[in-house]
Amino acid sequence: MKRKITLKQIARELDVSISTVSKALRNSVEISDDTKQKVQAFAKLYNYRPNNIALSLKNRKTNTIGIIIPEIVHHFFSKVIRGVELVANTRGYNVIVGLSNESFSKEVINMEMLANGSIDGFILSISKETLQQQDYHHFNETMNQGMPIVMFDRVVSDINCDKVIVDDLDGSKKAVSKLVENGCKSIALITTKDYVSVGKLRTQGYMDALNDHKLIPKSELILKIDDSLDYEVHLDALENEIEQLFKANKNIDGVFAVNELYALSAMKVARKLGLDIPNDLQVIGFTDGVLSKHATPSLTTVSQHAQKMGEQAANLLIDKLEKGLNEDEEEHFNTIVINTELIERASTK
Amino acid sequence: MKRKITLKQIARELDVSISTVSKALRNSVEISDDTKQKVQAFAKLYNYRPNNIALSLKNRKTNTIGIIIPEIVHHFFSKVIRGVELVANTRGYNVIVGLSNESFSKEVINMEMLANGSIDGFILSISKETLQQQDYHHFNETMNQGMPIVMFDRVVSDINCDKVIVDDLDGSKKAVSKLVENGCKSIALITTKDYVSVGKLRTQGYMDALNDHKLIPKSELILKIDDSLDYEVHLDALENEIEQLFKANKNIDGVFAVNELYALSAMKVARKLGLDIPNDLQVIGFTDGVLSKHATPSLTTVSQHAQKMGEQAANLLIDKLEKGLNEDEEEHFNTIVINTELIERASTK
DNA sequence: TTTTAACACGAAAACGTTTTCGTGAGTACC
DNA sequence: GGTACTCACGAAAACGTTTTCGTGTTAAAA
Repeated sequence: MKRKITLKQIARELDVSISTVSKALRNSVEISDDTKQKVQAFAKLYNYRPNNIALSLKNRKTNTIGIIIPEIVHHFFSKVIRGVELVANTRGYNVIVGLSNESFSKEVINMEMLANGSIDGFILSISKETLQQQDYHHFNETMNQGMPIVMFDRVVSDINCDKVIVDDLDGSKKAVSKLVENGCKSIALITTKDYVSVGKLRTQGYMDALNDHKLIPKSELILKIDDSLDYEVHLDALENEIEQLFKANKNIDGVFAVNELYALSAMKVARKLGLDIPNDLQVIGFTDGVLSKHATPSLTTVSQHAQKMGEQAANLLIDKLEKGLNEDEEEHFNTIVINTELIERASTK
Repeated sequence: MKRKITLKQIARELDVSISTVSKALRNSVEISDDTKQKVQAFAKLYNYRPNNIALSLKNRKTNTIGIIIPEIVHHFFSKVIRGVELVANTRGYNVIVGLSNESFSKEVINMEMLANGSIDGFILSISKETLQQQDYHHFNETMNQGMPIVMFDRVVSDINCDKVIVDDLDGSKKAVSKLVENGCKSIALITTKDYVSVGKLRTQGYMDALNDHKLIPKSELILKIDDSLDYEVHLDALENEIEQLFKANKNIDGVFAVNELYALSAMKVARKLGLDIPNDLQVIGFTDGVLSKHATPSLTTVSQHAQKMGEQAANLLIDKLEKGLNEDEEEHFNTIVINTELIERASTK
């Protein structure tokens, strides 16, 4: 087991100075062809590679970006990571992953760990707890130290940074409009509590679509789920709430759900109540997930293009990192809006 | 926008030496209480944190582990990552993620990028292409340079390193036995080509279970899918193959599939052919995925405990990293076998 | 008063690079 | 033969730490 070889060892071995080795390997004109050949051959033989850590220290640049997400076992987020990784890799960066697990303190700790030199910038989506507490000091502190942040999906307007978001409002409008155009008269909305910004926007889109079609939104058709409890576990509770909704409003003929699980649960409950999808009830979800595609019937959804979001976020960040920091120049922040797409499957007519 | 503060700056500001600052912050007895207080107060005020990169260089230890997986948009792998992250974080490590995308060259490049000082050790699952080519030089080279590797799930016996695997054989045996005990007489197997080790083992488990129950395996009941093409895209092709299988063997009353998608496709085809699940046909899959739980009918599966695999792998790696390398002592490699668990749902009686 | 010991701190090396600057040897020119 | 270059290379600094080993000052002991 031989340790990795260093410039110093090569230098000693060939009886030249470290500087000479370094220059020879970088093909400097300062070095004679003879020496270059000798050094390069030796380096190749011993499979020399510069130590990244030393380079990072010297260059004050790690070529690594940190991504912090609330949860990794989730199609949306893992697709975003894939996008980030793809771009990062082709542009010569590595990706460090941190999970906040929807917790404020874990988010803070994770960011602090990485902000101390390990990475050049952040890509992140805010945890639910942070959104609830509205405590954003860690973001601002990080940015004040000159470390750029790109937020995606879950963002807040209070913070000035680059952002990549989905056009939640328009996506929801498209979905609900589709239901209306397909003949639905009484469309239910299954959404989350308002502190999750995307939930709020999607609710707004639902409202707007109804208004556009001269339909009057009825509060009894809107079900706001408290998703602070892990709904993967409390599936029963979720289905129960939905069942109440259906039973209290027998005329429901359309459902728009702000995520995949809510939509699937709605379909499950409907089936249980003897409703036929899509004839008695049409359902649309909002998601990029895999469940929709393989559900029975397969679920019409608003696609978020998660991977594209990741790619854009990575490009935004790396562009900023490499822009060369012309001092004093007023910093400018971008917000990229990713268009949604309605993917029609079997749960709508 | 102030840069992060360093020891040098604190030293200059307080008119002491760098060494004094460093020692004061680490509460050394060499430093007077007066000075300590002064330094610590100042450091706290300016929120000083040691630079990780400098520490890594000095200590020749990055406290970062690299994880290389074939694909991140996959429940199994993202659950493993979650397990790794969990353990890594509580033990003071960060996690860098690399995706091989099932490609040999990407696997090699990714490993080389990380092996040059960025991380202390690897956790990885081998890409399909690598398994096919059986070219493992990059693993051996990495280990020769003193960087430990822990492989999980997809492993090969040719390589000497720590491993965490699922008891594929036993899991399959349990599943197929269950089908037999539930009255199935003619059990089909939907598996992959043999070069994926887990596919091979699961096939073996199927055979063993049949033999145990004095049933004779029939080759026409075994469908080996070529999964080199992305089955998420070529869903039709997959379903077609399965349909042929069913049509050629009308007596099939049980299916064991080595992954979730195959199982779901089998159910879909069966439904199309008018078979009732579980009365006419019982199906069991092998997976940790989310599809099984929400499928209709929900799918009985062999659970792999992916997160636990990640945790064990991380512990194995960190243990090795921190064991202190008593020279000459013969290195010992562990293989941890994770037990599977049969989760019974609605696709079996 | 001299020796010794404790105390409080600083200088410097080390981790592995890259890069700037200096310098000795050789060559060409006048 | 003296001056001016070019050529080929080395020394040293810098990135930010930690740690070992001095060292000067003061107080206690002889």
